[in-house]
Amino acid sequence: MIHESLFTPAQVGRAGEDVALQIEAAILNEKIIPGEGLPSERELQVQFQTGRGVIREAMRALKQKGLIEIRKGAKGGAYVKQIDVANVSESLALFLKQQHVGLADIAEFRESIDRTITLLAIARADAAEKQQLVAEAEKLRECLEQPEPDMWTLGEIDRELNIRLAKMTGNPIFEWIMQALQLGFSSQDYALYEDPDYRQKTVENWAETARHIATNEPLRALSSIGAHYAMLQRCVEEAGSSRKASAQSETKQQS
Amino acid sequence: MIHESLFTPAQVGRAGEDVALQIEAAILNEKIIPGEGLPSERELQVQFQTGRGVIREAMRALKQKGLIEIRKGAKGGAYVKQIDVANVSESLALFLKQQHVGLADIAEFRESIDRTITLLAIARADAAEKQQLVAEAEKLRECLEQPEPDMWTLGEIDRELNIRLAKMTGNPIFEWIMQALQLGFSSQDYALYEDPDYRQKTVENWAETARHIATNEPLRALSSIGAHYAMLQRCVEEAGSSRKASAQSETKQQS
DNA sequence: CCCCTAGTTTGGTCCTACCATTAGCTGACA
DNA sequence: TGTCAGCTAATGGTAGGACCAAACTAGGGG
Repeated sequence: MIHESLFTPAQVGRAGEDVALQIEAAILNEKIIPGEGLPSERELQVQFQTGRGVIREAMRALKQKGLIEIRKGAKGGAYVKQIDVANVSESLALFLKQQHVGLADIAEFRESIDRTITLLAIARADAAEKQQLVAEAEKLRECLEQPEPDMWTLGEIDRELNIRLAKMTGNPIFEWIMQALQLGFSSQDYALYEDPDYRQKTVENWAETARHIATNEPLRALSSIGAHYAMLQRCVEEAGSSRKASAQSETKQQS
Repeated sequence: MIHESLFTPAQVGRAGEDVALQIEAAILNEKIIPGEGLPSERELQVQFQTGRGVIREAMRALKQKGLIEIRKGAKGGAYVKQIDVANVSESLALFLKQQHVGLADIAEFRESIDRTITLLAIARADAAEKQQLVAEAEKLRECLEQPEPDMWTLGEIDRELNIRLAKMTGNPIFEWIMQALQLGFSSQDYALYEDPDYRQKTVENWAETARHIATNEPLRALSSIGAHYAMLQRCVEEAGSSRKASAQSETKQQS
């Protein structure tokens, strides 16, 4: 539990900020460990010598940052938690939405990340992991050949394939970046999956890429990835010109 | 100004979340344009049929997300603003801090991004931009040769060089990612700059890389970058083994 | 021994009052 | 007439109290 003198009374004017900063510092310096919790709001109110509203606003800010989780009822209160990568993703997605980022720029960035990840995965992952990747890519193909291909399941497996490949680099940052990208642009991805031509080619491309990774052929793997993104670009251009104008304007409005 | 019926009364239980979500949706759908503002807290209190504390907590959350900025006094209130990339950076930095990410992983990621950016910059930037890059790298070298090299200025120019190079890709995402990385790991970067050997070699490496970019020699440029990160890795290893233990433990504690 | 109810803790909401800051206006003075 | 000090109103920031709802705890009854 928390020692009594961990926090000092808040200053006037920016009391809310002050409280939030003090608690945040305590968390980041590991004065408070993830898992167990802060005093109750009424107790903090006394420690900081401030009103309860100030404490509540600080808590809301910390919760928004992903630093704490709040539970109601007895034994409730604020509990320090591990920040989830979803917080970063949400922040990133919000930013990209408001900046009107085009799909082309996003695709280019994803392609560059994919290439790097693929090379690292080939160099570092062991044979078993590579075989698992091939197996999952095959599962994706089987899933498509079902009489009623479930769009959501397809997207989910595609997502898992990307994450699995990123994990194989051995560097967690790539996995996180990939998760952030997936979460941030899931809407666009799903929209593309509506196109049956894109579906078919993507699935086959995944199987091909996985095979080349498993057989340690980096150049062929990169070639597959390049083909995939070239195909994606064609689909985007087609969608932008031929599809109904409402979808286009909506994309413009939201991205 | 805001239409009267934009918001609907908040539900009980999670009124704060509800209010925040409604306003966030209004902002993202561009029902409210960046630059001009929401009604006052007391007005929103009426529109949402809720207490003022709820409104304030929602505002705090939106402010934390970077969606609004709050001004005091008459004509004050919440004004919608363009999300700054610094918000994403802060979120990312917080996450990486709590995950105990090692410098080696970060460096590897940065190296991969640097390579991609360099290739794109060589392919797309015009000669004038490349010449400016060379000039700025020269400025960095001059700055180092001063009798009293200002550490902060050096770091600042280094940062600007990275941003400038990222801009030259023509894809804003690379610029943002670079900014996020810079802001997120500035502390580690500055610590490395304390080493005079690292300083010297980094500055020379920048000049070399810029020259190769200006003369459109991608392979040589990549080679320079590779050399830089190999050198960085040596410095990190040395610092980890020979430097005083307190710095090491502090790094462990904070990263 | 198990289940169910009452009590206690704690976050969630509402309200009211007051303070601090700021923009805009008003009026006196040069 | 122009300018600037001072006043006023609008608005966010803080304080404190009261009550509700949810959730854990313990004690009593089956």
